Amino acid sequence: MDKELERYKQFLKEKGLKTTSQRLAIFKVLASEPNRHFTAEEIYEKVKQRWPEIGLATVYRNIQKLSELGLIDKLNLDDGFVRYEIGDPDRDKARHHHHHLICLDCGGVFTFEDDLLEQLEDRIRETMGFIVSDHEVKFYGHCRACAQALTGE
Amino acid sequence: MDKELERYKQFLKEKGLKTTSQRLAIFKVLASEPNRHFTAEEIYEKVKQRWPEIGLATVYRNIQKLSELGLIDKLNLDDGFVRYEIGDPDRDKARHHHHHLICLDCGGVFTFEDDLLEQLEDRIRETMGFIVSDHEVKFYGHCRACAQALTGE
DNA sequence: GTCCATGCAAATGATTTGCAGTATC
DNA sequence: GATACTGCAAATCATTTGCATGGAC
Repeated sequence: MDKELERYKQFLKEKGLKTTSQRLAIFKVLASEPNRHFTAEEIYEKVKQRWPEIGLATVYRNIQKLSELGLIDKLNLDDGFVRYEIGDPDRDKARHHHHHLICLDCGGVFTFEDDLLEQLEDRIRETMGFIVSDHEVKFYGHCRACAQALTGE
Repeated sequence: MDKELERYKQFLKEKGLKTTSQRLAIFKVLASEPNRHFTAEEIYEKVKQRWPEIGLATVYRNIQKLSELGLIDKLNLDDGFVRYEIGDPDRDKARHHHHHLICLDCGGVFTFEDDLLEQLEDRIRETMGFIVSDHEVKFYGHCRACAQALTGE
């Protein structure tokens, strides 16, 4: 995470942006739990523990910037909130292979790495002339724990 | 489309819902352009041409019902609007193989049929114990026309 | 006649924005 | 010291909801 923090500061400098403590705090929250998918409000609550005077608008503004810089990814579960997770340092390659599994029972979000879609993208280019540059894949279903709880009863 | 309309009326009857003219008009708009992805506002405008006194709230309420009945599919392009398209009559099988290609240049939405993901879902079940029941796949990139316009210049 | 559905207006709620003060470079 | 950033409050805007009236069965 220290490495990521340095990378973040580097990015900021390159873009002529300032390294404020709020900005760093927000980044740290995201980086501290790489597998969690935070809501803007959740980030706000988390940052407020250390930084009680921070405003929600600041969180939103920084999330947006982080997203523009490509350091965090958006995830929309269609429940009215946009969620954010820290991106993989080796991101261009990583994001493409990173899918989300969403449990319909407990609401948990899991990630799954795979590159099978590459073939599909080739096929799309061949048949449709559509050049894929990115994708978003969500699988809905039942996670191991919930599936077992169901069959176990 | 007449077949679909009958099917819709049938659904309504089974659920004890009433076949109002507004309800039918909304359904017809969706069914008249199966490949188009309508915004609630767009449906509203379209229906208003024939039914000037209809209210936006009625459109929203019926879209929601249609969606519950499984007759239309939601599509979220993360631009602040939820879009809707009529579902395939043979839907359970169809939806699963229906992906969206979104052009980053012209904003067009295309569909692509494929069943490659079945393998991926088996793999997910084997390695994660996660049982997939549905998925949503979006590909972002450049459609044929826009890609050609770009290289042509 | 009973309920469900409609239309309108008001409410909701996540996100954005304006502005005056504040901190970073 | 200039400029970007922050916090607050107010504004936005798609979608939802309350309520009285109207229509389907």
